[in-house]
This record gives sequence, structure tokens and C-alpha cells, in this order.
Amino acid sequence: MARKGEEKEFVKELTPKNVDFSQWYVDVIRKTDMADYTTLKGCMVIKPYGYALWENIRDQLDMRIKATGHKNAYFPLFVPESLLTLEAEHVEGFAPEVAWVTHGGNEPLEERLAIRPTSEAIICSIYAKWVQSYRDLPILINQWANVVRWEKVTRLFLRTTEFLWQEGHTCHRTLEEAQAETEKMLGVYKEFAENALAMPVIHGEKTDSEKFAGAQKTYTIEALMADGKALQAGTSHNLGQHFAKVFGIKFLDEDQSEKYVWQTSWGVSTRLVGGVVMTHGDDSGLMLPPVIAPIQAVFVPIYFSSSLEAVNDKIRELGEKLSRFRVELDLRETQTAGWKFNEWEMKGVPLRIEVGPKDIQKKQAVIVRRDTREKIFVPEEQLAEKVELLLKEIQHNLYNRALAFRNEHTTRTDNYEEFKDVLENKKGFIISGWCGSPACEQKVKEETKATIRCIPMEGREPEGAVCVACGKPAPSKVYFARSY
RNA sequence: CGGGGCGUAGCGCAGCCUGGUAGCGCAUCUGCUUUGGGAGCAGAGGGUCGCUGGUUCAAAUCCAGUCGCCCCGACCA
Repeated sequence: MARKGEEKEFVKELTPKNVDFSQWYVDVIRKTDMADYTTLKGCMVIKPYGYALWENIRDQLDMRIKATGHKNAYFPLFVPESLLTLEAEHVEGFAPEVAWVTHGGNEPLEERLAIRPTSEAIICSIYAKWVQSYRDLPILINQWANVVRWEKVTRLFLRTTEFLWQEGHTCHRTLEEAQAETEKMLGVYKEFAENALAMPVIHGEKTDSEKFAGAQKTYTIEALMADGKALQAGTSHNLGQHFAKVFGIKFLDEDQSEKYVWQTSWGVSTRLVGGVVMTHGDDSGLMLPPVIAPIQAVFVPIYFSSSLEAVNDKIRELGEKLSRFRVELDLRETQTAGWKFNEWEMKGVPLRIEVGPKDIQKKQAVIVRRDTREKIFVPEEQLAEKVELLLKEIQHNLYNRALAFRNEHTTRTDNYEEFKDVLENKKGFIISGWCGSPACEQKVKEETKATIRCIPMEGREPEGAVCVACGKPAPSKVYFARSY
């Protein structure tokens, strides 16, 4: 049997969070088989366990996107150079990170093809054909796709050369309608992040300098990671008529005049997987919210000589009763029970259910929660309802813990010295006044590495706040933080 | 693009300073015993030491170059 000392040995495989957060992050992802590096820089393999998590995240969001009236479609990976370069501001924003295809087989192409860094150009060029009349509007389309951005610095899930995401692209008759759509999808993201990922987020508007290239307005949900840095977890853009004018997306309105459509786009990516890891994980590894966990409960048999068959039979029987949950029966005889306990904890499975000869005798099972490590003895006939209850409790508990952490790490100050001190020591979000000038925003960024994460939808009222950088009266309060 | 680190068995590493039979742990395979928090014993298999060139009787080790990766900073989901 493993004693305390040996258990510590095991934990050493994961670098403790407070020793080196980045290393902890990499250790957790690699040791839980979520992803692996490949021979190509910035291109990771998402392994089955990590992909299962992504699939659950994707399904949770896809459901919500469809429930708000959008349909899925798929557009090409390649964007002809002439198409991409039509919208100057947009191209300029993405130019440094576009990958180009120059040959087809051995023949040089007449025109280079960009591998989409995002699909505005290709989709807008198609929309121009689809939209003729006000009766064709709105267009509400989403696509799940891979995109490529040639990044100099990459990190597993958080910033990879190729990543998976969802991008919604809509066309509307009026600015008001487009603005409503932009805000609606931001709301969908917020609700999804909080209820599915158990990740509290601040929703708000980006400043001009942080806006999406080509957008009129960009909105964001910002989460706070366990190391006190912010993560942009999703964005929603009101594109105005920029793209419509460039790509000629016009329609004849009811008043018989020709008008350009008003557009939006919005997206979240596999970065969310990294966000989930950094929001809930601990020194033992992952801690996954039950709603998206690939495995919600794992059965671990406890064998003694000659009891193996009886225990396995009981576990198969109980597993049947839990068929409406995502359940794993870990009947491997090659690993000991203790080994399995540690492995499944590292993999963040919310509930472990132990069944041994003593439990069979007492007609019970032993449930252990990942979040509190609490051990609960449950009569067999109550197992299913107890599991359901506990999964809900864990989901709420993870959210509440993350929210409490965020609240503890959100500081309100207009004093620049205190601002700097908090960034260095306490970290997290800082709510400060901002006069609205790009110069002050830039100054703070250069001097402290903190950026304005957003002008919040809730709680932006100045209430006497002054700009943290220049001291002038501030029209609104904003969230600052260092970020990923 | 700057700064740091690393390329040796599937994984993690030692060996390099001071050149001389390529090692350790984990994993894998075989057998037996085990199993309520990473089991034990016995045996076995597995390597062009990132690549190229140089020095040398002899290079994982010294020298030059080169490629790649990771981490930390400036730009971005």
C-alpha cells in the first residue's frame, strides 16, 4: 500500500500551481492525455480525452446557437488573395499571421490562397450572391471550422497555429437589428460560459485599440484564471456595413431603395479548453464541470482474492442503472485501485464510485467527490438519484468557487500607485476610471502590461471615478488586467 | 523578434566539465503472488546519443555550424 510519502512522489509529477503556473498547465494537459505536441510548431494533437471535452463544450454551445435561430453551414478553407485584400483594415489586422498556399501540386498558382485566419472575406463574398431582397434577411449562419493564424508564440489550447472554433456570420436589415444580434450572442456566450463551463465572466465592450480588425464594435466575455490573469473567452462583433460595402452585399428594401446589409460575427475557440483547465484545476490535476466532463462518474472496483467476478458483476449492474450519465467502468486488472484513484482525480472526473466486497454485502456504494474529496456512502437503490444530485452540486460549487475567487481578485481603485501594486502582488481584475483617451490606455499598457479588458455592460457608471492614468474625470469605469 | 532552457530507449532523465564497452527510473513483454489511495519478486526485449562537418588512434562527451522544440517577454482567439 502506498503511504503518505509515496503519494507525495506521485504529486510531484505535476508541478504545483504556485511553484510554476505555466508548467503546471502544461503538465496537467500532457499527463491527462488531453493534447500532445507534434513535430510542427504550434500544431498540437488534441487527444481523445481532450477532444471529448471539446466535443461536449461544442455541443453545449451548438445547442444554444441553434436555439437562437441560427443554422450551421460550411465554407471553404482557402481564401483567394484578391478576396482577402478587399477590406484594407481587416487585412492589415491579420496580414502578419496569414499562411499562404502558393502551389497546387508542382504548379505555381496564378493567385496565392490564404488559409482562413477567419472567414469574413470568403463568407461575405458568398453572401453578396445570396442577398437580393429584404425578404432574404436576416441571414443567420454559424460554422464550426479550423482556422490558421501563424503565431510566433504558441501555448497548448490558448494559442495554437491551427485551432478549432465556431464563427457566426449574420446579415441584417438595420443597424439596430445587427446591434441586437451582437448583444444577444454575447449574452449567449455569457450564459454558456457560466452554466456549462462553470466559468464566471465579465461581459463588456472592447476599446478601439482592442477591437476586431474591421469591426465597428467588439464585445467580449473575460474570465479570470487562477494565476490572476484574464482570458478573453469569446467575442461578438458588430461589423456595421464595412464588409457589406466592400463585398457588395446589397438588398432592395421595402421602400424600393437599394441598401447595404448590417452584419455581425462572433466566435469562441478551443481556447475555452485551456480556460476550463486554468479556472478549476488544482495540484492534483483537472477538475471538470459535470456538464462538459467526458466522464461524469467512474466506477473503480476493489478486489480481494476470489471476489473479482462478484465485484465486476455488481459494477456492471450498477453501471446499467446509471446509463443516462457518462459513466466509465474501470475494470482493468492491470492497475491497482489506488493507482486508478489518482489517475481519475488527475483527469478531473467529478465522481468516483467505489464498490468492494464489503459494499456488496451492505448493498451500498462509496461515492467520492472530486471537488471536496468528500466520501459518501450510498444505498444501491439510491445511487442514480444521488449521482444526479451530486453532479448538480459540483457544477454549482465549481462556479461559486470560481466566482468567489474572482470577487476576491477584483480591486476597485483610481489610484495609479495602488493599481501598480495590485498588479504586482494581488493580481486579478482592477476596476478603474478611464478618461477614454487611447494615450492613457497605451501609457498604462506600456508601464504595467495591463490592458483594458472591457468596458463592462454592468457597473460602468463613473460614480465620480477619475482616470487612473491622468486623473481627469472618467466617463466610465473599466476592467484592467494582465491577460493571456 | 529579444532572453533562457532542452534535444541520449515509448516517456522522464543521468552521463558531457576531465574523450576509452551507452546507463537509471517508469512504461512494455513472460511467470507467480497481490488489489479499500500510484503493489512485490524473478526474468526479458528495446538506442544510427537531433543533424552536418571538424579535431583525435578513439567523440554522446571537445570545436564550428545547423535544425527543431519548450518556457519567459514585445504583437494576437
